[in-house]
Amino acid sequence: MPPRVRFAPSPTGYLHVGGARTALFNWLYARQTGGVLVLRIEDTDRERSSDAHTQVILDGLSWLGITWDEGPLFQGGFGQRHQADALRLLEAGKAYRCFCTREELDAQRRVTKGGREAFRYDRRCHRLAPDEVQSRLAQGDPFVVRFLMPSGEIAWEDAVHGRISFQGHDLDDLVILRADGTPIYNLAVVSDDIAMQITHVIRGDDHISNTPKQVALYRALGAPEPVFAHVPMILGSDGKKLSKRHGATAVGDYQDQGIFPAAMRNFLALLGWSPGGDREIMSEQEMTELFSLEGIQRKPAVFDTAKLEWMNGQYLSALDAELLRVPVERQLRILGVNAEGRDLLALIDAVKTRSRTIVHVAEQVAVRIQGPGPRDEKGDKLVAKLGDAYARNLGLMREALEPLSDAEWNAEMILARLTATAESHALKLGDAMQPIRVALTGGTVSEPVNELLAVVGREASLRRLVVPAP
RNA sequence: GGCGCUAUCGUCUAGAGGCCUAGGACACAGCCCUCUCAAGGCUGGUACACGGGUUCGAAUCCCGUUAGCGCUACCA
Repeated sequence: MPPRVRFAPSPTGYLHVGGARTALFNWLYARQTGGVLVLRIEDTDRERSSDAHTQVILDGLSWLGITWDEGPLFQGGFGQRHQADALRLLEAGKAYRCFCTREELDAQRRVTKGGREAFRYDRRCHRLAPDEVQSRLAQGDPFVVRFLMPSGEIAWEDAVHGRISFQGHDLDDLVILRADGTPIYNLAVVSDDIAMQITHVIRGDDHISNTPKQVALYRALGAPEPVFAHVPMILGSDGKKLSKRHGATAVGDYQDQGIFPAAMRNFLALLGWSPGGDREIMSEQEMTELFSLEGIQRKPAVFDTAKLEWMNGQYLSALDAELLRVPVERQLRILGVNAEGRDLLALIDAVKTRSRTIVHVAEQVAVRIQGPGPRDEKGDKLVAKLGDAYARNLGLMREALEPLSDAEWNAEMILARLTATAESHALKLGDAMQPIRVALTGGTVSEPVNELLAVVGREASLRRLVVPAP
């Protein structure tokens, strides 16, 4: 029987590069083994889910060329099955009703807080006498359904980590059904994965601690357990979980920056997976042939934009100029350059091997069309100067900007940090920062300064400075 | 705090006991080429977290320490 895998994002945000990579691994595995990829949208958290987010995720996957065989299925549509499964557990004595209110639970948490034990529900409602349960039910008291976590070892053979083991008594009696009868994540996932006959669960490392709970649920429900493969997280350059502060994290951001889907796919595949040896640039077919769960890395990987751009350049150089024409034309329009009467294909051919993105190709084509042009001499000098300063001071800029929290990410703070860093290093960053300063303080951006911005703005993180995300 | 995961150049990684005075790629530095260029060529520096074992031999196996990360909801 061919494997059945699934990608199960929750539509509470954009398609994050980490999610995209998880989808990619599932896709590669399905393609390689002749299996089936199910796309399931986990929208049980109705507060945070939205149709718009679902669409963005679907678009992102399509852009990356990740196709699914079944779905998209919406978890919200399976509420009845989830409830039925919870009921089965309840009737089998493997789950129980809990009448504790949130306030009572909070109070219990406060008691154990500060102690050396973790908070675990004390099962007081499990000890309720049957007739008391009946009377509270008759009274109409709201209740949730809790899973009675079995004691003893719960272990599984993880396809990337090897054997992972937890003790049942370290795990809480998790709530599986809310007071309104809707399911909680862990139940919904297990119920769905069983119903959809998923054989391999390939997902992020952050789910490792959910897995023993889910394994216990599989056993209680009498269903065979799938193979679990937990892939490592993707981190920002500071070793922290990748977030907006690190620059672009949504797949759509890279689409906007002129990254090719094939390059993104190749890059993402290599983040946490290696075919062994020195292979790096791989076609879709090579990737699917070479892919294996054993080749997945155990440690988290840092997302390196510079390497992504380099890889994009490799794909760009190999692409036929004809395929580049439309996107380059679009980019030229944005730059306000008229390519009428020019042999655009020849121009693209001339610059594509030394470019990294479509944006870069268009910029170089623009220079060739306009020539050295009528720009003023002062501006030229500044451009040259900034080019050098840019490379040299990039590290310093990172140093200046990375400590900023999301809340501090505004023009004033950025400007203050840049200035302070320049001063603390006793370096003449002033010239290099001039265009940024002008842009940030809302001053008039003159023509030469626009050129400077184009140079500086090539670094994604800095582009966000001059063109703040809406 | 508890539980769990992880640990090779700055980064992505190769490496499954001797092939390792640790290889490749990105980045970086220098030189060359060059009307521009983040293209190309050459050269260079930088890594097995630490401490104990096991073994004739350990980056590779075991234990401990340290550090990082994840989870610890009627979120997913």
